[in-house]
Amino acid sequence: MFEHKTISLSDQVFERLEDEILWGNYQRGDTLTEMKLVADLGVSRTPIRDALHRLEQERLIEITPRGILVLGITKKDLADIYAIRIRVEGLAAREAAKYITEQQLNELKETLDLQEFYVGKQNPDSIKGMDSQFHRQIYQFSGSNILYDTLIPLHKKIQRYRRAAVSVSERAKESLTEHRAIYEALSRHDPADADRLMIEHVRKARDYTLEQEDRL
Amino acid sequence: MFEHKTISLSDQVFERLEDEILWGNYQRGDTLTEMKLVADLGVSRTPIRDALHRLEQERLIEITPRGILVLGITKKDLADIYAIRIRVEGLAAREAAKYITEQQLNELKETLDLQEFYVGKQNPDSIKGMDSQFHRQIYQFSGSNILYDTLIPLHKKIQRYRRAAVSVSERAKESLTEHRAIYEALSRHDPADADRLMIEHVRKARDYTLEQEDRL
DNA sequence: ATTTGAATTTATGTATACAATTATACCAAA
DNA sequence: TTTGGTATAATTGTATACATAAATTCAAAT
Repeated sequence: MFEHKTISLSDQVFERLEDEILWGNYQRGDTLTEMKLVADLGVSRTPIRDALHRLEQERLIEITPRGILVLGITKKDLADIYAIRIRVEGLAAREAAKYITEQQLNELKETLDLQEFYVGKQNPDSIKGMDSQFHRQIYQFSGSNILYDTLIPLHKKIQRYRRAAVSVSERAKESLTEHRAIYEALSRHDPADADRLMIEHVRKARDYTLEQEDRL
Repeated sequence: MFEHKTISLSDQVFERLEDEILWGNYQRGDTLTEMKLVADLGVSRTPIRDALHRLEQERLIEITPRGILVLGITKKDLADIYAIRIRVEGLAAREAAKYITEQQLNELKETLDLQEFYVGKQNPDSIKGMDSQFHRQIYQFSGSNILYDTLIPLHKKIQRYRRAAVSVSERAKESLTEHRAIYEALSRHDPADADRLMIEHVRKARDYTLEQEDRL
């Protein structure tokens, strides 16, 4: 019973619009209408409305009786997200260190090797992709849906700024080194170290990101 | 432009179903269908579907091609939520201590006085209401939408257990005392103290809640 | 008796028609 | 020229009809 689900148009529209907003293709203050989106995306209002209501729940837009207002991510949001990640992301690493399996460690290792490869290639998009994947895997391996659901939205919202950070070669290398240290703590099943190293890592990422944030 | 919004049927259905799930009227493993909800709630499928998709985003249900599965909150979720609140809620108090205004302090005071009144009356529902309001006000006075949006869902999800905790007179009194201490730190604009006291408060709440959790 | 396959039922996904509200534009009157 | 009111248009909210897919049922064949 209860077959698994297909990717609906609602989901596709949601991800597409979320991306457009988070990457700045729709900017804070822009206005949309459902009919404009119907014309642009070629689907009916129903899946579009579904997606919009979910975006509103994430406070990326505001739906009013006269249209849709894009909110997006402010600089204060960016700082606030890092402040929360500094406090929470260590917890995810700590939990992961307790329960991580050999296979999960191998998956993480694979991610790190790919990250190293792309750092060598100086390919920011791919570096960012692997960087994201590393963190997502740790959320997942923490074994806590709550941690996952709390951190994923925060992480998604700053992907644009994280891409900018790893575009700078030195930071990309540092980040990789820090990831490897976290990986080592996880493979040692050392929760305290994993926690500490992850906090340090996020703190450094924040310092770097907020410092060069103006260049965006 | 952009008048403010009315409370739609979608919103009403969302809140109602969220409540039913969080209070255990629908339990983990229960199955629903849209048509059953249409019959029960007397509105059409459209607002119901809207609400269901938002509930799915909060991982309270799972929508499949053959029906709706209620997930609700597990005991692990409860522990995980407290672990996160212990790390984050102090941050909200810290930020609030920096920026809180006289009027906001008065609103908090009013909440505390009501809480005291209901503690005297031994009215668990009202105590829980004021307890929730105190925390919500601090999220709000932190001035961070991100903190607010992060903490509110977590807070809502454990309201049932928090009500159980304040049903015990001693814990209700302790909680009030701790709230007053936090209030004092806020009125002194002492971020470090507000942070520390809030962490202690949430930690005690967790210890008490997890300890007596089995009696539910 | 078992297995296979087609028809039926039941569920959500999608499109569209209709309702209600409100900003805007327009026109007339002072 | 200004003001006020009314009609219009544009928007989201809601209801419903249709599409699609999968589980179930039941009959027929082996």
